[in-house]
Amino acid sequence: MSAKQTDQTGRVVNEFLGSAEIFTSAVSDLLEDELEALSEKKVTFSQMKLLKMVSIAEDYTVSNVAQFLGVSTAAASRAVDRLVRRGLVRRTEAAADRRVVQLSLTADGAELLERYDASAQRALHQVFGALPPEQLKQASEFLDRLSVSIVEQHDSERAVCFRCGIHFRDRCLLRKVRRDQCFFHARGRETKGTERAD
Amino acid sequence: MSAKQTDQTGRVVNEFLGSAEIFTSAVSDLLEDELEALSEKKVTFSQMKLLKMVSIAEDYTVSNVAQFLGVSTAAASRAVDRLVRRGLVRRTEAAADRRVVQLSLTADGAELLERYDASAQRALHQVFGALPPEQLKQASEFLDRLSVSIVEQHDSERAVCFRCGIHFRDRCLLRKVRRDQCFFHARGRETKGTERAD
DNA sequence: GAAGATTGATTGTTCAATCTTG
DNA sequence: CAAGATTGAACAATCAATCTTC
Repeated sequence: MSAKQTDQTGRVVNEFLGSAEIFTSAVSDLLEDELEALSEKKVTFSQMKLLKMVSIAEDYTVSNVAQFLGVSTAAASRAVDRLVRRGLVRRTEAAADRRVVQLSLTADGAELLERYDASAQRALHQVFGALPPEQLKQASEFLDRLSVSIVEQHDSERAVCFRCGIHFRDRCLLRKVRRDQCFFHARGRETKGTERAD
Repeated sequence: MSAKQTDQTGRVVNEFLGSAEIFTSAVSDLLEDELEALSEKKVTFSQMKLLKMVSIAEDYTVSNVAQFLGVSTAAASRAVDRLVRRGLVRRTEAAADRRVVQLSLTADGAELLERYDASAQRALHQVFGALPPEQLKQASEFLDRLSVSIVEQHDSERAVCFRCGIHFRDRCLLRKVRRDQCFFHARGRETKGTERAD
């Protein structure tokens, strides 16, 4: 629109952001299709994220789900409720603090997640398998640098959590810049991967 | 979870997807904050996309909005309605075909969009301005190649539209692989940018 | 009858209020 | 009275049905 936007640098930046947006949405579409192909009964992508998260540890709570999924606790509570009703997730009162509800997968939930993971990995391998890992690593690092720089400059007072542990990533970027704001770090928990210090 | 996921290649792919997801969500957060800082009255990011799209041409319709935003026509119709009620968008019956409703910005809408664009560009320049354009171009091309490869391999029968013209991008990736499925191409319309043939 | 836009019913989201436990 | 989880009211998204125009 403005003169700035047609300016050379601005245009390149916008093209790049467009590429990134298109890419992530293409990946989402791909994975959602895998999900549909799997279709037990309608399971949504966000619900699968929830299952994945719950599978990581035995003591995750509704609040944790909200942080991870980036939704309100009200929404998280209802999302959990839906999965409980479908017999995929189990609620347990925490012994230590009876206010909190601990979540775990049922056998059905674990089995569904297992099958989804397998088919998702297969689909991703089909697309990315032929690429040289170094190229992917290089791209990861470039994007990570930018993300960190956004958080550092942006620096809004609000607590940001990248929810790195969910879905794709074992390490949390925020550990590098906000050790106190990363959910995983706050819990002092490592996920399944090996954490490489920066 | 499975053995495959802990495998070296799979891990690199997952880290990369995590980086991409984190990056796009960081950018979204950044821009949403610009939007809030601008706050006339609550305007959502998606509504701003709608304004931006309408600003591109004078004869966009409700169906076009739905395609662009990737939502149902019902949702698009209601989204338009909200903006009309706020005095940001105008509805006009098309002379040629009285079934269709043509959309345009009001003076208020144009002014709001202008201000948002300016502040967004400023914020983006702050983050990306120092980067060498070649690096951004290279990253764009890498992501684009992957996106195209996903669409090609995935190839689901459903009509995909990347909605490239919205928001960031002037060119549509899909022109390269699906000339008939790209909304912009289907309309034979170029947006504001110069279209560089591949 | 088909296509574009809108409306009704259902579902899922948020914010605010509530309830229980610490 | 603070913190975790849940529920009520309002709003937004979908699918299906409807209404108008081609």
